[in-house]
Amino acid sequence: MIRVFIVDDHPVVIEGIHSLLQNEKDMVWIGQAMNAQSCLGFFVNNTADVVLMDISIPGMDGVELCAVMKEKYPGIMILGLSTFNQGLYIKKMVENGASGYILKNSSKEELIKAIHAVHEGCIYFSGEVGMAFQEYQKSSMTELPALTAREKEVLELIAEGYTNPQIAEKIFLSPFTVDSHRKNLLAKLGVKNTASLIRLAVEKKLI
Amino acid sequence: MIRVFIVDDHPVVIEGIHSLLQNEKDMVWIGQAMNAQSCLGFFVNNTADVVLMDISIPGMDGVELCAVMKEKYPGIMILGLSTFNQGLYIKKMVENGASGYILKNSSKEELIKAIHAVHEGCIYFSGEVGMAFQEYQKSSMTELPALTAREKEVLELIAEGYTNPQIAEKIFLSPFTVDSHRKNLLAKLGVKNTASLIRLAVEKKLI
DNA sequence: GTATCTATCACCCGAAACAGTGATTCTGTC
DNA sequence: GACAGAATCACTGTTTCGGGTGATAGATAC
Repeated sequence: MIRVFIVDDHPVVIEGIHSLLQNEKDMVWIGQAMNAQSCLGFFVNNTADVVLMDISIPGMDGVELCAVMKEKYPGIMILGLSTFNQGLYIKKMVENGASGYILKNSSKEELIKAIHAVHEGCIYFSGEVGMAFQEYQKSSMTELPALTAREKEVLELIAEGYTNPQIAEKIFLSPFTVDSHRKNLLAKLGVKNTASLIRLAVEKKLI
Repeated sequence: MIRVFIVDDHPVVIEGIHSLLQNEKDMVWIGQAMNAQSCLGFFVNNTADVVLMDISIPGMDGVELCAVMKEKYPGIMILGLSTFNQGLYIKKMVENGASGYILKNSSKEELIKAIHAVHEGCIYFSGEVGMAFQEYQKSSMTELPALTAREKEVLELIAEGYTNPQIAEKIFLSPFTVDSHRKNLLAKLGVKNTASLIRLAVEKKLI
């Protein structure tokens, strides 16, 4: 029997899910909360198997609540629930411990399937959400100018915090040469200083 | 009817999955490949709904093949298949377009469930894999010294490539003050220059 | 065999970053 | 009301970065 708890500040949503769950034989509704505080309060003396959680609730960011819950009760599986279908939110929820994410307008079948999957320890994103998530991940992979081997080498060392003279010593080059590579990196990637260079490099996974 | 194709260089695995699928009424086995080239060759004149793909195949990295396939045939859903249960691989596969990931020692039920989920456009990770994935995401979130609001603000602007004078002008402060915040950032986070500061900030998702 | 690209080295100069030190004001806390 | 911390500002150096400019040598391509 899967014990389900819901955190959402919209009574309509709570009601809707509640009635959907009543027909399920292997699921039981054990409670609800309309804000972060009462959710945390409930779990002081109770527990659940799966928590359906809206990401926009009063009192605390849903993402944050998710992190706190997982920190305190790692065994409780969290299923994100939202009207938004945005890659960024989904990614953040997963990073903070959510095991899945579905939209509020999902079908009953999808909801049930998601609860089962999450309860089994799987990670589950419903169709539309999965696509948004992938789209989001992909968006950070736009094509970049090709860097030469030396440039990549220098880039790595810059990212590790070495200065031009230190890099020169490390790879047996003149500091002038290292500086040239560095300038080429800035020019090729179209950034104006080390800060934006490193940011770009990390985000595009060049290092 | 879900058309399934398999890419794996182990005949045993191919055979195993083949026989598992024969009992499924809504799935049909349409082909196999033991390396990247023959896989790409097959899809010149054929298509499939779901491709089960090993991540370690000869000729090309599975991750790379995944990216190429998704680039050419976005409609084909890819389900990663591996003996490894490592967060890094899983993350890479998803970043490159895979819709799910299961282990080769998964049960038949799990395999079938995953194929269905992926075919419907969902993202699906089996239990163990899901946990490894989350663990991996979390590992990059080690606790850091708390930054003040101003420090975060300055950090963001540094990461965007602004210099101290520019930041000072932007948030109506003295350049000296901005410089102070900057020094505090370096000290608090224990890094020695802008390059390592930004790298840390991006990797730990401070910005 | 010329053209292109990479890799190497060199110099000048102004701007920016980094180190060190210290000070004032305004919070919020106990 | 004392205290800690955040936020603010200030000055002085030294080092590093970044822009501009240019040169040479080797490899590849066409």
